Amino acid sequence: MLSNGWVNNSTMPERIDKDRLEPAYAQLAGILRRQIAGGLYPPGGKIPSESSIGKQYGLSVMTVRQAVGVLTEQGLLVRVQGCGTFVKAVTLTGSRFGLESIEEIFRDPGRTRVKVLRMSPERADAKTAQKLGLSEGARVILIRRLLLRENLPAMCHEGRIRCDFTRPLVEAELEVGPLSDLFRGQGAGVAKKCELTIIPTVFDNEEARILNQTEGRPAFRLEYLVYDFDDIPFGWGWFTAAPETLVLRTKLGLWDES
Amino acid sequence: MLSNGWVNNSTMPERIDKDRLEPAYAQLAGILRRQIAGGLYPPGGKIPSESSIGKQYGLSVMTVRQAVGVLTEQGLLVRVQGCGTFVKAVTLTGSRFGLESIEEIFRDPGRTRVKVLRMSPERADAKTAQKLGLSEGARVILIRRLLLRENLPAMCHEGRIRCDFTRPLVEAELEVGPLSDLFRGQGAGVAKKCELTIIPTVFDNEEARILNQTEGRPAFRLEYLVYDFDDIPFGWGWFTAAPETLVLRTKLGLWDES
DNA sequence: AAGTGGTCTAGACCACATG
DNA sequence: ATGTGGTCTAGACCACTTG
Repeated sequence: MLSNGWVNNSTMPERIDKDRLEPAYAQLAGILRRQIAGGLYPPGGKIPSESSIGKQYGLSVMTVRQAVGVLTEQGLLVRVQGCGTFVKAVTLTGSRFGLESIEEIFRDPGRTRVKVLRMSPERADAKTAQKLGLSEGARVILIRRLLLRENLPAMCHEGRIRCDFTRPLVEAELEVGPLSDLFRGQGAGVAKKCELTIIPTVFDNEEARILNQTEGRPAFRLEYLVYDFDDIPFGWGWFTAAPETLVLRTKLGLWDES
Repeated sequence: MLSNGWVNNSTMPERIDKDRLEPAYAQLAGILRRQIAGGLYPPGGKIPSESSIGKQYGLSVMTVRQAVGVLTEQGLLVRVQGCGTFVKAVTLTGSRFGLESIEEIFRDPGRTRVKVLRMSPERADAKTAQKLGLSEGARVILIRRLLLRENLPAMCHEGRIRCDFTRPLVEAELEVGPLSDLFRGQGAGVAKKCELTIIPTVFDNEEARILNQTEGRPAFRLEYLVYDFDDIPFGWGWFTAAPETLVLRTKLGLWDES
């Protein structure tokens, strides 16, 4: 890396091509990303000020800010007011994990089936009462489902919902549709908010049988608690999935072209 | 909710107060959030166009865009070009999980200790060879560490790094510092990129002993593979933590004031 | 005091979707 | 054709950090 800003002596300093389809801010974000990857700005180092970048590339400050914002959202840069913008070192705690691996299950309803294994009224046990804000022994509805992808068992589900006939929620929730809506977000949505927790577990006897797995094998449990638009919890439960079904993987730092 | 835009007949329509410290875009984001929470714009519904919002509140389009951008990043809105901006239904797959719960372990070096249990040269087994791009039997260094918070065992670590004395990486990695740097990002950083995977597991005999846990109890394994600035993998390994240490929890949708 | 990022304006043109 | 979001400008002032 030379001090004049060239990545090496065989490449020209890049410019913004306003005739290209790619917007200027995206081009600039790519340039900055390559400069960081090339070592021009090392981790912990400061990049030039936004106004000077704007002058250098013939862009207005707002456009430069948009480019820097892209890299900041990706966790590559950190802005410090009054001080500058710095290249962020790769940190494990900067990582974010999503549920893309199971989103695929719900994308194409044709390839996915939901089989209701059980649906029955029940009395709330201590944990359900606490979760749903009910008194112990209150009426709830228990649902157990099996989710199949390409006719192969993928996840199983156990949930309990309020038994409150003043709302249409219960009726709707009994259907197969709302379950995939919770994942795809196609429908209007009955949930205002939701809390999600991922917990390590092992397949119990029944789960192993249903999912064609081995009892005692490590698995993920995805536990949820959903609230309606009156801020009242109306359902909780969990999905159980094998590690190859629910993949929690993420990439940090400077990977190619992303 | 009345059709004139009031949330109810006891509240005035909100305005932007430019004398307040809170920037206009943040105030507007809060207004829109409350309007959505109040049911003015239901899930799947369309909010007014950015230009009309700008006129209504006396703000320029760019400022409105910033407010809408905040709520879009939070997953509450979806922008569709040429079509409008819509209220997004709560979806489980829209969730993102972070490692904030273990970040705390590394925040204050005074309350955290790293104890090296073992550090020895080794020959790469098949998996290590594959991960680090070495041939089987190549020299690597095995490290086992115990991480303590407030003198209580919190996580254990097992890792293998390249034994390549042409780089200073190895020397640095042997120190205690770089480990917490990987979490805190304080130092300059030796990693260009990193791949992270969370896997469900159970404590084995040794982990249980070290962490004062029960053998066979479900736990998380946080596996990593780090690359240097030449895009060469130089280390891989994993951390093992109990579910109460590594908490994967997130909130979706309209929670109060966030 | 000077430099930095943070916010904001009042326009403009473009790409895209819909009727 | 109209309306939408997407991009962009050329300034401006503010809050903050540092020397």
